Amino acid sequence: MGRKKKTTMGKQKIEMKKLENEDARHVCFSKRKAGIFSKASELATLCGAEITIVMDSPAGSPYPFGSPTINLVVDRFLSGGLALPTMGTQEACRLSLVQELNHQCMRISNQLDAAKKRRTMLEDRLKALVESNQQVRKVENFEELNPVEFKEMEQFLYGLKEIIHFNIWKNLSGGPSTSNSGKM
Amino acid sequence: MGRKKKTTMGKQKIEMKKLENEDARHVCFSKRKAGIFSKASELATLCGAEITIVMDSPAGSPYPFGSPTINLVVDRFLSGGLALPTMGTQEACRLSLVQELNHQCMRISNQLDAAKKRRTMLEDRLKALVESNQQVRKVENFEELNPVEFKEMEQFLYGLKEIIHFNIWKNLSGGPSTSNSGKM
DNA sequence: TAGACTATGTATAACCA
DNA sequence: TTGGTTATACATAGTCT
Repeated sequence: MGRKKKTTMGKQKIEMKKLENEDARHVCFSKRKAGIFSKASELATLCGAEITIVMDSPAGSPYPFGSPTINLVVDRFLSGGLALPTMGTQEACRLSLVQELNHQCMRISNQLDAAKKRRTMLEDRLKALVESNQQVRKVENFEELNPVEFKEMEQFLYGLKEIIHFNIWKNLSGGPSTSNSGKM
Repeated sequence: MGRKKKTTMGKQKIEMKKLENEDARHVCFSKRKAGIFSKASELATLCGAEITIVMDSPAGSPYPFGSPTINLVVDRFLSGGLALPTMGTQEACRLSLVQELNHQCMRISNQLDAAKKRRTMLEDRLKALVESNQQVRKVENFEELNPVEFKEMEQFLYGLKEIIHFNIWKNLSGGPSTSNSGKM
């Protein structure tokens, strides 16, 4: 009826720079995060795309998102070795991880050469990793790590990182596009 | 001036289900992907958040996005062990990976207990992995993998996955929220 | 901290080049 | 495939609960 509407300012244009006010920053993150997750969900539905997102809030808390499943974030990391390259979202959605692996088993004969190379590389890297890890293990207390020993730990982590890096970006380096804001 | 404007239909509401037409699907993916990446970039700037996204196009091509750097997708996988939890985007942007590690070194004394547990766990898992890997290595030709041997390879991959899984989701399980559309 | 509200800014469906 | 246009649907900044 004749209910008087309260009128507010409505959306204003804002400058694209870091919000100085901490509360505003948190609110903005929370709202926009929801918006992006929503958009991502829509895109996954409309186009059958697989999407994984991880956001760190300004406070440092991680917020993961995955469609069709949140485990895709992890699954992709192994898919480099034994992928089912053109499998659509709908099918993947219906298959458990184990079933997917069985599926891959059936398709592997088409990827033998690449798989062999990757496997050898993984094994070599893993062995090198374990050797450096042996050195690190001599240190009993983390508190006592001196700069040199920390360097070893660093090397260990770098090695692990290389394995992961290898699995993720192998297929991406020749991919269609690479977006990032900021340095590589 | 009196220029007659061509009038189009403008944006129409669409039903939220998979687009049947393949061309429309590709166009939609391309445009919405750009939109989401743009939104993600804005969020990173406004809130100093760290964001990583990987999208698989309907055709199966991966499109990665990272802000402040695309390498964050990889970096997070190690950050579980030696994180710099509240470091903002702006600062991270200016630091190389090596500098970041040094930074972490300085802050590590605040995280000793958790770090020790994680390190032990990683080492145990890695050792178990290598043992199972030894078995796998007995197979000289990938072509000859029988179901049992493939099972071993599968175990090896699962083990690797667990390490990764552990690093990613350790902090998330108790985290503030977990979003996904579809099954876990 | 999380949910409404509303006016406005922005993304995007349809169409064309 | 990418880019431009228009009209509309949708997201969201500011504000109050």
